[in-house]
Amino acid sequence: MEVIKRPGGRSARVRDAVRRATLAELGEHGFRGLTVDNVAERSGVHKTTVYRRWGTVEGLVADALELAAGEPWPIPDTGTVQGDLRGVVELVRSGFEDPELGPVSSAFVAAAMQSPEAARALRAFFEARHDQSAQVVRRGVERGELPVTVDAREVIRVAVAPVYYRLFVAHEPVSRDDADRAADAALAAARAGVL
Amino acid sequence: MEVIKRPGGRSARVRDAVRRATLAELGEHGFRGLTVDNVAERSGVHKTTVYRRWGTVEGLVADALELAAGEPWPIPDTGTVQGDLRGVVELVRSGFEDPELGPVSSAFVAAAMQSPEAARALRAFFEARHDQSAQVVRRGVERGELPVTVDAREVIRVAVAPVYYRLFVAHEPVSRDDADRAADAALAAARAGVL
DNA sequence: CTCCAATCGCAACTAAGGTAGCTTTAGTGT
DNA sequence: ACACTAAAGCTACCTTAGTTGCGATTGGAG
Repeated sequence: MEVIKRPGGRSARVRDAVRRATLAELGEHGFRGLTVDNVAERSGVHKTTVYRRWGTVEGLVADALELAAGEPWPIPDTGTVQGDLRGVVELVRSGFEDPELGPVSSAFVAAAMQSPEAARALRAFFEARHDQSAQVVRRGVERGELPVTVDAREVIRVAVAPVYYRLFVAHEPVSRDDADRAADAALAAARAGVL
Repeated sequence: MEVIKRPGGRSARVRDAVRRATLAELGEHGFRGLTVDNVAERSGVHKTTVYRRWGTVEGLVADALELAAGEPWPIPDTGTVQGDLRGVVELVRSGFEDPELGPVSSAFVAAAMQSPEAARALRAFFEARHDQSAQVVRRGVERGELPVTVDAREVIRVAVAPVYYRLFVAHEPVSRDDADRAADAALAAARAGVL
């Protein structure tokens, strides 16, 4: 997405420093407390440079998001679709609850709501994640637990949606039970042939 | 939420003017383009006054949200739970697609992500709306279409969650079919006794 | 009707966000 | 090694967000 004509040296170092600084700042102060100045100072990169390459705080978050998208993601394997699906949803839920990861992940969602650039990055991120997670559904189909007609990615989406809805839209607390229920609901729908 | 010691007269007029101006600005420029200065100028109220009483743009949105929460909300009545539930979800979806209502509603969600005050207001808003919408589920139970054990509000939440997820988290387009599928999925889960 | 406190308007100010023009540094190709 | 140039650094500046202190209005109680 970003065109770098000199990938070799300083530019790459600067980018790396800024990305790290962005993630660190997000972890400490959240998206609300993220400023270009702070990132510039923390990274040791001049603020004009940050403005030139990233433009806004949303740009910083969008770039950091690409970095985060590369991280590996564990896929549960409990032997049953229900167990796996619950695992996937619980992984999402607990991720946002984590004192270190939570603020960063929340920042991604918040930034995407204000900047089309961040929105694109986040969409790509979820597409990749859900493609991976859909594996648990496909395994369920192979085991004969689900009809072959199911849309695996749609099952994942419907399973995690209530968690995101509660966290970022309705701003209700999300318990582990809530997560399990959401997973079970998606599963029931899939079994019924709706998804 | 706001304590007004002089409810009659100027204070009330000022508040009303500011609320209207906020909604109008949101409709035209969205949440990103909302500034205290613009609202002040549009409403004819001095910017100092706006800062004193509302503090931030998020405060403005939170207050406008309380106004919007009073608006009546149609509840579908098609004769079947499926039809009603689909109607409820479609109402949500089309509301955000509406060129006039959409930006305002989206602004509420965006503001709530940045300000605890707006988050509280939005939460209360959804609680009220979903309480009303849950009526379609309760009717379904009375007709014997659903087990008596269902949590009516939870069915609504699970039904609408995918729409919100797509719109505000994954930033995917949401078709009418998507809305119907979400409603059907929640229904299947409810029938299976999961919700 | 009169007084008092709440609230608003006003102007001047501070701080922060963001930009512009120029200089300097350091990858990269010859 | 050398020259070329993309990209970073730096200073100075501009604009916008938000604050402060004070005087002017205005509801509302007696």
